Amino acid sequence: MDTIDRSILLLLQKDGKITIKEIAERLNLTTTPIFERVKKLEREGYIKSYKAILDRKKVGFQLMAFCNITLNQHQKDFIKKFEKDIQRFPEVVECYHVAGMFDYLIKIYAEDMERYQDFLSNKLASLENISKVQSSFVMTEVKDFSYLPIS
Amino acid sequence: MDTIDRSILLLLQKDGKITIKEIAERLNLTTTPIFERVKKLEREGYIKSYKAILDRKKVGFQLMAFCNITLNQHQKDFIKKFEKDIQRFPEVVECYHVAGMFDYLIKIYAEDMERYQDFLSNKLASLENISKVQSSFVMTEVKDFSYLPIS
DNA sequence: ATAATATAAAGAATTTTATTCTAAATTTAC
DNA sequence: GTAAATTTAGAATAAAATTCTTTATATTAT
Repeated sequence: MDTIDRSILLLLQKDGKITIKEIAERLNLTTTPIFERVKKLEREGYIKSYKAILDRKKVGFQLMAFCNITLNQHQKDFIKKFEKDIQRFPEVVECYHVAGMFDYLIKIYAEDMERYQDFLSNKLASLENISKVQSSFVMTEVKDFSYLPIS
Repeated sequence: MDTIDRSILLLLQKDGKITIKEIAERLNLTTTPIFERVKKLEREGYIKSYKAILDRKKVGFQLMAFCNITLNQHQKDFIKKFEKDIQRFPEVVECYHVAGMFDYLIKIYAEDMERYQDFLSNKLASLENISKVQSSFVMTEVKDFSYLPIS
């Protein structure tokens, strides 16, 4: 991992479709070294994957929300069970076990409020071991980088 | 937007590097219709961009945290000012204006705790208008899809 | 400091993929 | 049911990825 690799990563996370040729031109190299560096970065796991980033609203998810979840029981088995269950819900696009004022933070995508309510009432609430759920609805996405501030 | 388009989006958000040819094979079509559908989905904004997804820890960000932020003043000008300021910090990779128990939820990437503290004390705290900040540190990333549950 | 070695890059050649074009097929509207 | 519009197939072309060989650069040991 040197400066060139970092530059490559920076370019790729901004535009996953940038060509080897264009990276090469920007970094004043030929395609071969760039090609091999990219492959190495993929092989060694610096690049986990490539994805198309979709427009959430356009594909039908009008509603985005976060839930702060507090559990009743915190023993390992209960934790494992909860984590396994929560992953199954397609509405849950992210889930983090956190240290702070609550136990889990989850990000939810839903078509509309009705679907969100359905998720809360019929899916999330049906899990045992949940003590408290606190919802926050996203009004504005002020910043959504989805790329790391590599320098 | 028909079933074929949705299938294409599903494939592309799981693997942004999938070839037109392979999509075509999977959907029992030839490359031309797939090519044109993809271009249309890009043109019409269903696909916002393509990105390489990096391994956060491997590229040096050991620490991920969320902050719940409450403002003092909620008039439009204050809101705009805060949103403009918060976007400038490279540590802030996501920022949402939410309706709930607090005003903003931000996601932070930092090299380590020291850098995080530096962000909190010297950068975030220096903004006027902040009433309360509550940090949650991510211990485990239970789920991180970064793709939408298109059905 | 220099020679030997290892690593990285250049340049050309090849393979694969994306892109374009024309014609045929399918769907849609009336 | 027919005409128009849309979609797809198939072939041809252009561009990109990938491989290979040679050259240059950097690293290490002496």
